[in-house]
Amino acid sequence: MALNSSAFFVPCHNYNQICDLLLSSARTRSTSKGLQLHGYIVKSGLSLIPLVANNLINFYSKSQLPFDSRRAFEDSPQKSATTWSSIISCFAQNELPWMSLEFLRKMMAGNLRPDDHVLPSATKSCGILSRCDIGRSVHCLSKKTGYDADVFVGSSLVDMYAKCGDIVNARNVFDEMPLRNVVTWSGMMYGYAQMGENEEALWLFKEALFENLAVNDYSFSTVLCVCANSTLLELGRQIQGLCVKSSFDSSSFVGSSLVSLYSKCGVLEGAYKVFDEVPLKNLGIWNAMLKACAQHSHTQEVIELFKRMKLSGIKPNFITFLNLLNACSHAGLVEEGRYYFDLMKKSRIEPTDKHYASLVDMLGRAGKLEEALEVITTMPIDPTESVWGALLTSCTIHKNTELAAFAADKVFELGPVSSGMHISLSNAYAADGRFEDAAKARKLLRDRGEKKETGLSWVEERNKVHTFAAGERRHERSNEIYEKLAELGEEMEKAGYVADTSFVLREVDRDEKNQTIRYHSERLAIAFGLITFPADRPIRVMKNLRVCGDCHNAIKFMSMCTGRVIIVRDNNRFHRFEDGKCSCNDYW
DNA sequence: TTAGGGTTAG
Repeated sequence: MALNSSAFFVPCHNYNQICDLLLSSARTRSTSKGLQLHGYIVKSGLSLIPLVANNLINFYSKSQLPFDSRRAFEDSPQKSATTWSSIISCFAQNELPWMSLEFLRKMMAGNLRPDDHVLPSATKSCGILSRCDIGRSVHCLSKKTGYDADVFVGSSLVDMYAKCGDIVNARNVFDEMPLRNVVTWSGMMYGYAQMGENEEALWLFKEALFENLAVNDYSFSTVLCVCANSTLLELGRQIQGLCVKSSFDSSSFVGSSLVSLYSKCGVLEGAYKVFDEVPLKNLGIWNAMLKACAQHSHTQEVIELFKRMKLSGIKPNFITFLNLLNACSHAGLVEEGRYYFDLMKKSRIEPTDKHYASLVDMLGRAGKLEEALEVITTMPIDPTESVWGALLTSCTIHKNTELAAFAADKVFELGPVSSGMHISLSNAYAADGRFEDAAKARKLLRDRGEKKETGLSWVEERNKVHTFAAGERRHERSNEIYEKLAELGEEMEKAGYVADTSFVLREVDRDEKNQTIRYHSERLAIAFGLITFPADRPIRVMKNLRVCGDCHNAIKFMSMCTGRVIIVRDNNRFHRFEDGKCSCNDYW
């Protein structure tokens, strides 16, 4: 008998066929057909057959109805290891990790030994919960039962340790496995990427290729993410070539990593091209593209993209709204930002501290300091360092020293703060005439043995990254770089550039303060680009800290005097300088 | 194949 849809309504006594139908209902997401089948199964007494009962559990699990799955489990007449395995995996896959572990306990209390199907699900649950301690017990259990040599069990353990941030144990399991596959390797790469150990992740990828492992979309999206985070554009492009060759470039996961790679490396056109070419776009790739446009001040495109995204039936999540809010805040679009914030709440997405920080940043930068403060005092969750920090930054921009000092007090009340924040705190107190507090803020930083992050800028040339710090002369082409800057400096002055040295006294960190403002790291990196790259190639510079106001002005003159496009990424967005103008419209 | 492990966007 053919398994067509009419078969659902025809009485059928072949339980193997019923099982097939349940499975196909789950696969095609035809929940209603599955429910009809369940009714028929109960009526005809087929639910007493263990195989049918197990299939029901699996059907509900795949249909994302874990509690119906549980009911089917309870109704099941004979609970074999397979039955337990089905329900434990159901909870692990349907966001009920605790229940999954509870059922593992129940299974063992009934003197049933967990097998090679149960252990990976239980391990996965520990990973979801970030509970390394429970994970270790499951690991021990795997060893005791001898299943630790199984490639599924081992891979799930690698992933669990990686998710818990225990990279040492992840690597130990990885090294001890007698047999590894692409899942094991991808999991290990992901672990390194999570910990920011980018070089290790890249090494592992290289080793995998060397071992002729058939890498896939999972491996590609992870390794491309590493390239994006290290702004390794050329390597990323080479890996993209491998994706194209193996047809994994059509995956939306690989696509979102590629969009992020191009965006983070300053090549917005590249991000657009990847985005347009991915046939089926998931939420991740829409968010990646929204973020790319927001970072590059393509605000109108952000708004248009969001409309297109909704038209294509994709539901926005909290990341989508964070991107929208950041885009509005970067461009000073207060009304639009407010609209998206309300829309988010209407969509029943709870704003996080990051959303509030973005809202405060948007209002504060636009000079609406009182409103920004009101947002903080009325928000339903506790304001974090980033929220008060956004107000503090805005107060500094608008020279409201009193409110800045108040915000600084609030940040201090929260306890230990990040190292970058100390300088802002100290500056805020100093500006308000509270010099003792200013000294205290700096002293706290010193006492904790922390140093402010050194300002660094870097440029990628072929497969090499050239890094510069303010005023240093360690680069092999330093003489030419400084000559270029001197020569360009004269041209810039003729064009009307006047150095604003007030930035040396304010907001610039100590390491850079000792250097003359002319030799901030980004200027060295740009000069290197000028003497190295062909005239038609944009100069892309990455910086770990914010660009100072004088450099921002100077780079505008640089772009005008040289006729070059200069793209600078500071710690959170891009500035594209062309013909003496910047894409941020001086609002940053 | 009645049941198991891994990825993107922040």
